[in-house]
Amino acid sequence: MSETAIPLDHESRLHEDDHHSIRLWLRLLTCTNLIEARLRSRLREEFGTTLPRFDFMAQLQRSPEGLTMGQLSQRMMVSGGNVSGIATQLESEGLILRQPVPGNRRTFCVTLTTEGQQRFADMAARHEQWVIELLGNLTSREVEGLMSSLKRVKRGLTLHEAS
Amino acid sequence: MSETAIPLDHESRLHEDDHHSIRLWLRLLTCTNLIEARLRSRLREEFGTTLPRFDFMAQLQRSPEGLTMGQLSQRMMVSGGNVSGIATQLESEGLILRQPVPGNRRTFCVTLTTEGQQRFADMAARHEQWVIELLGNLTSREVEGLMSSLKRVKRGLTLHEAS
DNA sequence: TGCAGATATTTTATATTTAAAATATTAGTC
DNA sequence: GACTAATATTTTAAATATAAAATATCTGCA
Repeated sequence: MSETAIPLDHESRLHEDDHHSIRLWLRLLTCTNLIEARLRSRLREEFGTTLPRFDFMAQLQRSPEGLTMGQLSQRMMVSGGNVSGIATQLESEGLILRQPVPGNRRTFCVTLTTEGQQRFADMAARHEQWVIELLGNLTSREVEGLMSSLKRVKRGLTLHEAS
Repeated sequence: MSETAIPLDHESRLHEDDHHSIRLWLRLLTCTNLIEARLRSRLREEFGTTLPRFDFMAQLQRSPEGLTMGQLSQRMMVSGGNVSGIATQLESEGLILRQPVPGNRRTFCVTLTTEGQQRFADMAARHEQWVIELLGNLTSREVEGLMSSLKRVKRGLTLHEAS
């Protein structure tokens, strides 16, 4: 157990012969986890909120016409039960509305309240700064390269869907 | 609420003027989440286990000499308490050992049992297949590009550490 | 030695997350 | 219209996650 104090992570110390795809996946995971951890702690420190709550509000802000619970679940890529819980919280804090939809009594139309919009705008501005900071050492060439490669990753994944 | 049924996600429907860094971050997050979800459900279906448990065992397999709880926590990028809980489970199932270290009574040396090694080997083989499948539509040029750009992302993040 | 602070781990309390069951509503079909 | 299946959401139970407190041990230094 006489280890160095160098910070390690998912992809460190892989055996030589591990496959390229695995290494890419682990690096992707490491980067995402590191960024997520930073954003999470800053949201908590500065705004006393969490990443899922921020994400929930972000989705609504992008769809001023409102979203159903199912759409929110799909876009946030989390379970329906999860979205239900967050919605209950945000509603009780007056940040969102869950309104019945005329033609369909199963669904709700969820929107930001005026207060929710204001609150989100404050957070979003800081959030964008943080992200720019965290990814700031990339050249715009690199950003473009990453965007296009990741687009292909994403397309491959969504085509894969049925499996 | 008259929406199409096209699957959407974090980065879809962004306003035109959203910043490049934000878009890159959201795409990164989307890809990672999609892959994670696939791996999680397959691990559950085929092996009745979870991603954190798999990850825990993977770290041990890469360090046959054993790891301390702290090292595991650091490498898995989760809290110490979390690692404790998972270790208790895996130990009770006979997949890992928590052995005292001669010179230091605070730490434990955690290793895979023979059964744990076997169990992990089975899972790891399938896991690698899945990852190769999920990332398979990338050319090796693209994989290399992604690896090097993500390395720079990662380096930027770890330098950032102190903030 | 003795003690202050650092380190390693576990425990506790709370929050989040998922999968699955439960509930309610709608749509389609005969 | 009645029945079946599909859809939308919420609830429930179990697992997972964090932060903070508690416990135990070690290190360095006066």
